[in-house]
Amino acid sequence: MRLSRYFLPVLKETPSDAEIVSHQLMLRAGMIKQQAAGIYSWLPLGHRVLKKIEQIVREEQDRAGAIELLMPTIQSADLWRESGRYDDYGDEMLRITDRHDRELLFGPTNEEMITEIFRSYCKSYKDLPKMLYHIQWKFRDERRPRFGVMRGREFLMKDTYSFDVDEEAARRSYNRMFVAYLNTFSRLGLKAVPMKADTGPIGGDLSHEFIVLAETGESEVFCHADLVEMGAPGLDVDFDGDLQPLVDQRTALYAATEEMHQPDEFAAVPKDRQLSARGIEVGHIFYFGTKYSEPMKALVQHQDGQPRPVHMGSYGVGVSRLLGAIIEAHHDEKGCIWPESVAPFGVGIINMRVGDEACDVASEAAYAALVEAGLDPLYDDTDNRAGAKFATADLIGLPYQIVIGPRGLKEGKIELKVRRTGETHEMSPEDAVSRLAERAFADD
RNA sequence: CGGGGCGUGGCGCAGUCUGGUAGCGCAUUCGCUUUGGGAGCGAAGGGUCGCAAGUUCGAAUCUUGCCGCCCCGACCA
Repeated sequence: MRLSRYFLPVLKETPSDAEIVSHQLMLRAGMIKQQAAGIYSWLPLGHRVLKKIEQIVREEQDRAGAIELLMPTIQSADLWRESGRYDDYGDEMLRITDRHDRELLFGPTNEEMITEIFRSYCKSYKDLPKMLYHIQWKFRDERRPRFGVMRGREFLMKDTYSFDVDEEAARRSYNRMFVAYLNTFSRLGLKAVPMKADTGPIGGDLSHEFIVLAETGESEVFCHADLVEMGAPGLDVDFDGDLQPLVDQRTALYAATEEMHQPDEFAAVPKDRQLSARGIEVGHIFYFGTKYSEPMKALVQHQDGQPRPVHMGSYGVGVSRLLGAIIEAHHDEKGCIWPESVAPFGVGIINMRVGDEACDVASEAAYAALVEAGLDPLYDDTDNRAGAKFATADLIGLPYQIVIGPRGLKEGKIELKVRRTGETHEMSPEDAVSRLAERAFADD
């Protein structure tokens, strides 16, 4: 992409209504534009990152055996009356009537609808297990939206629903998502810690929140420090095998959010391993048994011929919130520092002197070569001054920058700058392209 | 939902207390000079001062009502 043809409205000054760094940087880097409280347009740069995150989430769901579908944003009130939640949900649910005065709502979540879909087609235990998911916009009319996309009213969520014959089988589905989430967040460059969460009226130990540690997190969390450094299981996990040991390894160590915190248990963690911090909830998984299948009559016939309600779980990832979380985890005073897996462009090319023939020729050649190599470059071919170009490149946080100027070109050299460390390496344009190409392919 | 704050060119702000022809910086457009970390000089364009009613000879400024947005707390992907 050529910057001169792109749509990248960067701001030099920080808008006054943004409090936390991720919100400030998203506005400054021209990623989002607020349209109302908690409602945002996704400008081209932000949209690119959002789609990359969405794709990684999708790939890991698929790998874990979940099946993608797509349900509508608008739902019928009648469906929610079946589960009893139409009245329970309260003011957070945006209620709408159509021209025929039919009662509709903008979906805050999809348990009812997926249960309705399941029961329409699945009648036998032989249809189980099943895991279905979609990635769709949700609306929750929050009392107080804040922090940009971290707590928007409209947000993009990946929600998976599992259907199993009994609790034991449901636990296996739960474990699949548990492991899939660890891998997902790891690919996104995040250290997410699973923490015991409130299971509500169902009880048991089958609910976890996945928390990214960050200063600006909304919740107070307590955990064993080893959990933060514990790597993800890895993409070669056999999801059909026994995942329980992987889960146990992580749930054995203390980790809890404020509402589940047990100070006496936490005290048993070695002093130098006790970590209390703030965190951002990026995922939440739970098993809820027959809470919806029973009232909504999602029954399957067992081997003995008796119909029984299926055991369900649901598993959510806040896709749009993840953008904020990633920036909170990866930034410096100059701007964003994207992990390569989600960077809006793979590399930036900075032509220091547009109009200078040597610079133009070298920049065009590098651009063509990087496009050819599949590195998705953003070529700054504008006639801005060097300082402004550097500032923009650092702000939008591409992992690499290739700097092409008259000074270096005299010796046939360009600079390859690594955004994360700030270090620069002089080399020939050809070397820069091949080095970048190797890195990119290694990453995939 | 309780408490606090803010709405003035695209962005950041001053002016409001004490009513009298709407200003600054950045950005934008044009010209010249510049050109390796957000350039300099000169010129130009752009604002129903959130909306409505009221007080007044006169309202960004005072009064009332409404709307919007932000922050702090209780709840949530």
